Amino acid sequence: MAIRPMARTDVNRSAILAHLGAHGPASRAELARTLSLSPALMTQLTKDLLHDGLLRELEHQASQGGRPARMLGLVSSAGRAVGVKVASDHVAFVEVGIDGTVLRTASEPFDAAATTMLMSLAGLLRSFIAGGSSAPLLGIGVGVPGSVDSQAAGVVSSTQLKWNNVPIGATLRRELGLPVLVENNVNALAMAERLYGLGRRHRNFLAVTIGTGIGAAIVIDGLIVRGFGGGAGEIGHIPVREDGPRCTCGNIGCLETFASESALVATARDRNVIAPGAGVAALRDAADRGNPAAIAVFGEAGHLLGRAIAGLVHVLDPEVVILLGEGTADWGHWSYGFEPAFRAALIPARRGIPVAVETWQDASWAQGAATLVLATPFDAEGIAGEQGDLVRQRLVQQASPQERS
Amino acid sequence: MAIRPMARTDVNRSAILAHLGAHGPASRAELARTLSLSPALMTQLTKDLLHDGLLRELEHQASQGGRPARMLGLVSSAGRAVGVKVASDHVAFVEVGIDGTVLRTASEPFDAAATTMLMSLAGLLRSFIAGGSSAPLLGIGVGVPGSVDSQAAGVVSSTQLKWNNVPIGATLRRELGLPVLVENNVNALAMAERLYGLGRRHRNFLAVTIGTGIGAAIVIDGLIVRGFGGGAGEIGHIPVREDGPRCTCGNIGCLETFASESALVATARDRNVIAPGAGVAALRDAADRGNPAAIAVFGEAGHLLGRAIAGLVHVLDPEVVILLGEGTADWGHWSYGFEPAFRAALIPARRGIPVAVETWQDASWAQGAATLVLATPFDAEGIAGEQGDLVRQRLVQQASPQERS
DNA sequence: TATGGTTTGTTTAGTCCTGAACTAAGGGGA
DNA sequence: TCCCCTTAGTTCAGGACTAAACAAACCATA
Repeated sequence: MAIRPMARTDVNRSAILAHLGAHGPASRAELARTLSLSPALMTQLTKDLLHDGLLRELEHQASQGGRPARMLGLVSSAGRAVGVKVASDHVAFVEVGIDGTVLRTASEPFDAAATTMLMSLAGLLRSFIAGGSSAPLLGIGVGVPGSVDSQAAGVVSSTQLKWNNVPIGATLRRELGLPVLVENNVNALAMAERLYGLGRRHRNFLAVTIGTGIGAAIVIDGLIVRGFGGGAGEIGHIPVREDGPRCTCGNIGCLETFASESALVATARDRNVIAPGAGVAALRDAADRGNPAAIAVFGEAGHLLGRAIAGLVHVLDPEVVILLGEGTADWGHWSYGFEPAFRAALIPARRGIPVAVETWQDASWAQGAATLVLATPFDAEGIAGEQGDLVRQRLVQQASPQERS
Repeated sequence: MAIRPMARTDVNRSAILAHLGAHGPASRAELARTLSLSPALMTQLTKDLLHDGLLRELEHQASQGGRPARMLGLVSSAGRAVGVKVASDHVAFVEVGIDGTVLRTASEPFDAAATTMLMSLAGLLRSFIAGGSSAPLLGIGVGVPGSVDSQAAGVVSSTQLKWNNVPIGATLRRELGLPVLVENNVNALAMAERLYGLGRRHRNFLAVTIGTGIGAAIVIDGLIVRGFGGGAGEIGHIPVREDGPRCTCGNIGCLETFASESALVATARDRNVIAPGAGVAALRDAADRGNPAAIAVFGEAGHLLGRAIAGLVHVLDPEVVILLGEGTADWGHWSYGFEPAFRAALIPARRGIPVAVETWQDASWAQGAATLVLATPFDAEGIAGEQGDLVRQRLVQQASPQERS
């Protein structure tokens, strides 16, 4: 095992860009502190980046008691990235600037089960890219519900999409001629959360998504845990009861069969709380109106979710639990069952752990995928591999065809 | 966050020592490969270590098709380490050589609740150390059942020992004048397992200990997960049932109240399977004789343990699950309930994950603690902090008071 | 208005490490 | 026997990074 992982050479240069993108302008001294680098090196690196045209010096900042800081900002025309969320019946696209801001979104119908689906995805991507800004495109991030062997290779297996070892990474790369990074969608979201969201101030957190299914991403020491086979975070299949409906995985008693939007809808239909064809919106409306049966459906799911997550808090000892996903819109109803079960199941020392609910937007999944590209700088361990190098190259090359001093 | 963790300066020198200690003699080329360092650097480092007298060149190895390798071996008189296991009613000591072999063991009664316990522990340690070999003592490793703020600081909180923020690290350091590394006992054991045991070939595994209580250590990418507060791995308090006896943590339904040796004994007594004063040995004997009630006690515990660990496998996606602790002696009886519950609760893709039972010896806990000292080299992230530096200094200084070329 | 303290940023000398080119030492086949 | 192949190990030039010393720019206070 490597004692000194020996990051790729210009990781730090890109880390500066990513930090400025995520947090806005900063001084050299501040960058050196937050990135744990020496001021000396920061001088060197920023000199290069300024020369390359990726950074520019902004105005001075008011003195903090000493010499005033010269702020550095990104040259926003330096690049853009595209993120894709793949679902079984549609794909969502988003284009983001180098600073992480969403520039453009789109959504298209898509049949993940079709034999030609890889080609049609490539086609949809091509036309989305063509409509974008003129800034150089650094790469494509793809978020999928399932396990991915590695971001760089991008071979996907997913029960939800009914995919088995689909080489989506290699195919898109060949078709589009761009760096392509593939990741589990929850992990991608967690990465976005770490760079731009509540996770920004935490190096250890647990991100839980509530949607059609239920998932989690584990961030330890600032890095996402992928597990041996890239399948870490599958909390949907934690066994929580001895009985219950059969899960898509074939087992009985999985958390996902009790605590997910699909599970809520199924239960509510069984109990005639909502009409046979109604969805989660109807259930929410019923609960909003104070329907006790609807409230109970949320409460029971929240109870099981709370106990399961309490177990994870014991195992992982995170600093905070962050809730994400479409389902957070109904969190008010969930929390009714969640909070008491969660707190009661925790050992006293952890009972005060914060549970934060992140504001959710439709574009968030795809934005998370785009973050894969922008987060490449943080990839000190080489998770993104060769594709990460390509992203870095594109970032630097586009700005300065001339050689560096 | 640090993009490039920038390991302490002579980490690699010590990594070489640790590798040779754990795996026996190796050639420069082999060391360079396994430690992911360049052959060039290996030449430099081994030159220093040979000069310092910590390494010696052994005979040539038969050619592998090219130039035959010159093997390098440890000079075994170069150092020793002492490990301590602290329990509520006793402490166990072990002295190990630099290559990890156990040289000497001892066990003493100890009252963890006494007000003078820190001083008496220091005294017991002093006398144990005095009886040891003449090789220089590199440091003391202490394993405790509870959470530790950091190995270097060594402030311990433990419900089992009824300790709250006890500064055992600082106290022993002051009293003994030696580097002291403190760690949760299960984490210490996992570290030993990674260096010398089944974990040697795996960078991602889950180690589960069955004893008086139940615990776990999580190893991801070769590093132990400590969590935000140093309390990761507390699987004993995962909620597994809505009912059950009250746990020492104050809650109801904790795994530990069903699946631990104490829980087994309590259940067996309740059901009159064993006499009121009898212990786990009696229960084992009964199960060995084929007593169905005794077998059922094991089976039920195994069932709950299997489901809980299946949940962890989903969340963490380890390569292998390793079982450790006194309780593994009865694993034959546990597995009767464990295996079906475990396999049935796993998603198909993970159903084949191996579960390995490590052979267990009385000295293992203390040996794990001693490994903290010997494993300091692997501490690229600075987990052991200043204490790790001191260990490294002692290792190098003792061998060569003269300056290095 | 000097003086010292504080924060920012640069320069310099030196450490750690790598890649590339090299030497060393064996084996096997024409 | 000679030549080529393979693996082991060394040397050398150079890159990335840091610590330490220094310079720059501001503030507060006597």
